[in-house]
Amino acid sequence: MESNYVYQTIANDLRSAITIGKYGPDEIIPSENTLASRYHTSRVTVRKALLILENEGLIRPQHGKGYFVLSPEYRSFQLDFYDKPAGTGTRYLEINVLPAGPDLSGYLEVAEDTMLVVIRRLLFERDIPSAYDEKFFPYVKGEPLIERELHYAEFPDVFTDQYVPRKIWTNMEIRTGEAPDAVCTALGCPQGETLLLVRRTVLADENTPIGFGRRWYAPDFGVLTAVSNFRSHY
Amino acid sequence: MESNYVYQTIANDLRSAITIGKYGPDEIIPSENTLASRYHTSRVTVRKALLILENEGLIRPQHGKGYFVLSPEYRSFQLDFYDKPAGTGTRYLEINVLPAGPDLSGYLEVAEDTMLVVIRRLLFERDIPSAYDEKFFPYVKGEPLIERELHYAEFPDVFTDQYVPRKIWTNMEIRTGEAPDAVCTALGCPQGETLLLVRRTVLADENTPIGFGRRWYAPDFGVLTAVSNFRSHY
DNA sequence: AAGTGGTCTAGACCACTTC
DNA sequence: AAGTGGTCTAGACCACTTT
Repeated sequence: MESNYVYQTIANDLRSAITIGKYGPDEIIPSENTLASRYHTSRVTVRKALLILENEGLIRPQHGKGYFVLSPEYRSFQLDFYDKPAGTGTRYLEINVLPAGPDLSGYLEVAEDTMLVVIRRLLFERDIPSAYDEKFFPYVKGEPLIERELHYAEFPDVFTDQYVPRKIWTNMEIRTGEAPDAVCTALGCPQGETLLLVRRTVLADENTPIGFGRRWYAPDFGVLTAVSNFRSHY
Repeated sequence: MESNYVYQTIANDLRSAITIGKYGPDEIIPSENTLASRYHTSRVTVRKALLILENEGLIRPQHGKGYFVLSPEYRSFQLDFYDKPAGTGTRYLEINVLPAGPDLSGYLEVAEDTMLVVIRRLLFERDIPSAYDEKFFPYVKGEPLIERELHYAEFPDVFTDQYVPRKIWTNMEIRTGEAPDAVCTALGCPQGETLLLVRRTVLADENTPIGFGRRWYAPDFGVLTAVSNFRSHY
């Protein structure tokens, strides 16, 4: 917690000054040279400290002018979504290969007769059904299917040996939805109930959808939490 | 898009190598000295490139060992939440000062008879009610109330002149909820309808709640979207 | 002992902005 | 012209890890 190093001392001092408002938004903090002589150190060390604050989204340098204090960004939130949350049990309802059909062909941008791997699971919390989870992705011929999918039926891990892991990302949509009868039955809630619905589209390379997932949460379990995070806005 | 500078060239080269899997997770990339001689440059320049990749969550240095490639983090999502989304109209339903009562006193950690400012608004998209928004925060005596709140009834901007902006953050909870009658009436949906509900608690300093907000989305408008982001995990 | 990353120096030159 | 940030050098010494 101590600032044993010069660059940490500078970063901490400036961070405090900005936090308490000594330097407000759009104001300029002392220049690199000023700080270097004030702390009896080199410009390189000062720049190291300033880069840290820049990466924290507190300041932004402008060539020829100086370092400006940024306004905090309140609109950006971080949301952690675990495919299989800690303390959650799972039961497989179905593992199959079926034609896509009208709605799934849209999400995955494939023909309606494309064969899809379908994985349906039920999630449990303390032995009570908490969510109904479905996953769909194109069936690759000759793949040793069932065993592999059973082993890790998690998004997007299922794809990491088919696609370049660093080029996979996920789009998430959170909304309410009228649950199909099968879902209501499995979750033990009245037919036609409106539930929290999370849709995930896994994309690779040039925004190509390679997987689609849907999850319905039982009425008392569907809570997602997010926390605001201040990041730099360029 | 070009890499005019040495440090950019190094960073781009390494980033590509990691992305295509030339260096996989938990593997070590070439050392600082190796890279310095390979690119005929100084260690300082190499370190600058490596710091960029570290901040991108691709690698992590280990003292005495080397730089290790990290696994991508798929569980973290970024969600942007705008109090007043672009293209949205608002109508004020109520601005008032009322005692907290049983449930709000819990969220704001105040006594039940604490006087709260209450702001209720209706959001519109293309002249159709899209969400019902409520905000609550303790009433500070002697504050020129109405005019100020009307001016910016946005979270957490309402608090930035009372609290240190950099010490304010927001906790968000996304779930379904049975909408109260007043909400259903305002949104034009059947009584007792289950809607998407977003709760926000604004906190300051030592996790002290200073504001609480609730928003119900009309059935066809309640969609939140999030995108996965790879960040370093320490 | 040799290799690794971590901190730091005292310069240099360039590009941009302001006066 | 003077001040600002942006890039880069060629060293130095320290701390940690492996052999």
